[in-house]
Amino acid sequence: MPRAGLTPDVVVEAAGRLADERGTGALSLAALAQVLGVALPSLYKHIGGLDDLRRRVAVAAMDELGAALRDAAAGRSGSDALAAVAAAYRDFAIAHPGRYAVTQSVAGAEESVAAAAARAAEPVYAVLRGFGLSGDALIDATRTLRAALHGFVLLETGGGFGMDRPTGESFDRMVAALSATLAAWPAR
Amino acid sequence: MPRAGLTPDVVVEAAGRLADERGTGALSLAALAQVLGVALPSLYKHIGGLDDLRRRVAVAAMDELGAALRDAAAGRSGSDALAAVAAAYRDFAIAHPGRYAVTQSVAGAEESVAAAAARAAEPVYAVLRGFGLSGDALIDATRTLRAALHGFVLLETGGGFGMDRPTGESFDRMVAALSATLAAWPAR
DNA sequence: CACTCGTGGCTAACTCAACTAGCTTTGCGG
DNA sequence: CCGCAAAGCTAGTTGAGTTAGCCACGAGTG
Repeated sequence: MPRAGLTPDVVVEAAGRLADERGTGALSLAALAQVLGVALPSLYKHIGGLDDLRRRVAVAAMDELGAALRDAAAGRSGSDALAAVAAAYRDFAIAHPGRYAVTQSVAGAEESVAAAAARAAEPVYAVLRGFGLSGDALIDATRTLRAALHGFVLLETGGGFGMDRPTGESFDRMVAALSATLAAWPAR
Repeated sequence: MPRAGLTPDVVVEAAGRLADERGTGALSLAALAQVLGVALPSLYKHIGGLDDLRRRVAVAAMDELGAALRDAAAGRSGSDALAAVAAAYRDFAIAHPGRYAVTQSVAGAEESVAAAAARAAEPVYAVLRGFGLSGDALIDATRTLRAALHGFVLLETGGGFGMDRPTGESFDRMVAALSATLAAWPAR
């Protein structure tokens, strides 16, 4: 039997792909083992179990998302940066719906997950600092922006929007509105 | 053996309570049967299985939420109505975190679920019509508002907000900002 | 070049949840 | 009082996750 050459990273990556392609409900150790061409118990040499796997997928996804947001913000500022970050956020969620959904379903109480969430939120913070916000106003504005982005992509990918208006246009309008709101946010 | 007097409604209600109290991950037929003092297979006389149960819980929760929103909006208009509806939305999600989470995890493709979602969104629509919006602007504004509310309560109940600022204050600020944004929404 | 030993794979076996089949009994309507 | 639909049950199957413990690959060393 030739070795399959698995590592935790390989397993987590495959799990992310599986979640994206077949939905987060289909992310099982059984399906994952089959995709990797390996017997199910072999996975335990690389991960601690299903819960551990989901946590790792969530952490990896948040780090990827954070990197995409950082890249989008690079070299921009103000409403320009905001629009780029928002678009990158939505693009990531649409390109990786399974990974994104896993981040939502994993409890935030875990140390590694909370840290990853904080890292992913950093670029958002940075953009809003660029709007001249600080202190409580910065926290409130960041929460508002994160809530709007998170809620929008969840509703969109979950089919929560009825109506037949293209969601992309609604998203652009929302981002424009947020941009105006943040520019006029009551500072301090 | 005396009959337990179950009906689909009783079962769904108990499932909702179970989800609220022990988390959506603990919503299993096994746990539900135990709570109801009945053997597991007996549940199949009232529901079609776990998926069906989750769908019913989601529909019931959306209807309760919709009723709460309608009540909150009654007799108010403009930003007053918006604030009341937003508060009612968040109160519901905090009081019934399990039920709320189930609505999120159930696929929106199902007929009954989509219809319930539309019913729950109606009061939000009504409030925004009161802001003088219509057509695409109304759709965009409703999506924005729903996204913000949905995202906020999910992040809040999921522990997604770090920082130690009270989330209620951030919520109030967000709603105030949304109110201003909607009043100035580019009509048509 | 042989040996060895850590590691990554395996099979076997267990638990527990969901579901199905089919039996029993309750208790309401005639 | 009786019959029968419905509501409960026990028993048994399937399939996922998990644990235990065995074995073979292959890298590093003498």
